[in-house]
Amino acid sequence: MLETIKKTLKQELEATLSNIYSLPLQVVIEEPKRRDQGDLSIPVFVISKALLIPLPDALKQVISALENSSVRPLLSKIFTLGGFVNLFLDKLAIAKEVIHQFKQGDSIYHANRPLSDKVVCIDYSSPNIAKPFSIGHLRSTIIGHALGNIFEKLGTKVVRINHLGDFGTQFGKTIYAYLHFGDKEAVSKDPINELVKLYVEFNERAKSDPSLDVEARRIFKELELGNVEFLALWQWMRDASLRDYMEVYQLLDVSFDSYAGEAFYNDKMQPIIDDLTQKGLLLEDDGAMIVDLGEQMPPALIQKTDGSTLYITRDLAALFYRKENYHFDECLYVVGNEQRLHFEQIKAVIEKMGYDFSPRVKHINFGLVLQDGKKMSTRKGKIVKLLDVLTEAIRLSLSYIEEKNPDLEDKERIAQKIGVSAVVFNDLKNYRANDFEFDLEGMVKFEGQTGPYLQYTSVRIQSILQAEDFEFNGVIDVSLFDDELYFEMIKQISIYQAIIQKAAEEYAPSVVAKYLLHLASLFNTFYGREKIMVENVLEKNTKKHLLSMVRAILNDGMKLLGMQIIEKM
RNA sequence: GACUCGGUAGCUCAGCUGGACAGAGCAGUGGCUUCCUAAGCCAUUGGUCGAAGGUUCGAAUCCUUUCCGGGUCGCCA
Repeated sequence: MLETIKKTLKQELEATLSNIYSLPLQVVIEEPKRRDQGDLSIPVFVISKALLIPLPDALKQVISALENSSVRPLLSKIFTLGGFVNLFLDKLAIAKEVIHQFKQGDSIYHANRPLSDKVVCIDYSSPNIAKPFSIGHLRSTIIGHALGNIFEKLGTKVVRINHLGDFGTQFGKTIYAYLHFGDKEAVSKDPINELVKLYVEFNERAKSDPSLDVEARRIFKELELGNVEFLALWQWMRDASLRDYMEVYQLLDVSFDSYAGEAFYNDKMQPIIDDLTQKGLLLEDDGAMIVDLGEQMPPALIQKTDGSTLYITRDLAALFYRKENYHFDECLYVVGNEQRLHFEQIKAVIEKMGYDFSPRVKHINFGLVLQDGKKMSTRKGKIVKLLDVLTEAIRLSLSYIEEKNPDLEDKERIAQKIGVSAVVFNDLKNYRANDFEFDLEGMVKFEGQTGPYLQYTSVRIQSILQAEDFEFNGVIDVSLFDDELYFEMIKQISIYQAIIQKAAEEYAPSVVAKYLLHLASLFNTFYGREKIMVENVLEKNTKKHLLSMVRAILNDGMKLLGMQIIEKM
């Protein structure tokens, strides 16, 4: 609603004024920070400069255009303030309109109708087999899942792909370690943890004995060619890992359309290599095959000296496979900052090959989780296991419940939802590309700008609404919305759709997260100030209706972020 | 060294396609539970927006330089 008004004003002002002066014009409509400056604001400096007229004339023209605007009935006051023209909205008219639209389901559900036939592939989570599910992959999982939800909300078809890291030289290393110094009994008991120990030990030993790396590459090369013994080991590791990951996915309530990992593309790389060769792009350098990408970028290494392939080779194959099978409009990769160069190279390679879809391939980068200010590294054994973090969060939320509401039914289940959502929200509330220091306490905090705060707010509203039978009859006391706080809530409700849109445009779930915090905080202020179960039925119904709108949006937003909705806590 | 991302309150961060006196949460301080869950609310302390120049009527926001930190830089993924 608010967004519609802004858009309309912008278009009308631009049309009217640029028509009068026959000059192109871009009008900016802002929201002033201070309440007494109005609801909307138009900096006229800009207009006066663009139209080459003195400021006073520009002010006059803007005001007269506003007076004749089609949304004039929704404006209560238009006035100048310095070089700005500011205006107040007609609170009652807006409130009436927003409530009406909401009743039609527009504010929340409108966006649910298919609005496009766009297809977006999202490559996320993608843990590395034979390693524990790490915090880094948690970030990818949470961000990717939330983005998928946001796009679906906007009517986009989303293909969720878990591009498992299930191939590559690392398996040569792990297999070597397992065969040469692995304790087979220990491994079969606790595969992932033991395998990662072996992997770390391998890297340790390889430091003083480089022949190990050579041997590992040989094993991978054979694996790639189909060595039965290695293949069986590999399959077993993959299965064991996947079982572990499923536990995490179940807790997070995420699922995928495809688990085609790197190994899946083992037989799909040759056509790419042929294509590159045919186009004369594949050059030999130091015995390896590369694609030269010019001055700005290091070359892309496509084939190793021994002919075996690399990450980028399989990623290229995956990209073409997705292009052919999903016909994506966009292919997103939710992968950490440190792989920036990798994706720039992929894009550069497909451009060199003469394909035009590189702009539709996007690296949705996210910040590293640091430990002591440095990147964590599996190779060096520095690793934080996600399951431990989630378990801790659940344990803490259970102790919170014991303290606050010991009689609550179904405590364990609710503690799980609170704990997991706390971790999810903690990740999404900040802009994704920021690095952050690993901080367990921060991840499981329950006060302030946190997941539990949102859940708590929703639960509070729920318990008020449930206090008595309530059937909204559509009759409200609009005059209440003359109040600043009521009106601010109405404004926020009215921009929910625009918020989702913005989150999608910026690939930034944090936009939704910040918005929900603000909305929740408004309600809590309201709750502290207003008695809701008042005698006056009309007033009570109006308040309850306002709250039900807030709750509907909170719940909808939390679901988008991949959080869990609860009724009681 | 090259490229790249970041440096805003004690801490975690928003604001960054230039706009009006720089905003939240946490921590600190002082209040609020006969009445819908205090995982809350209210009030309050706290900032020369890393530094220096520049562009502009106007800069946290754009440009240049510089300092500090992270990341990446052919046979890992």
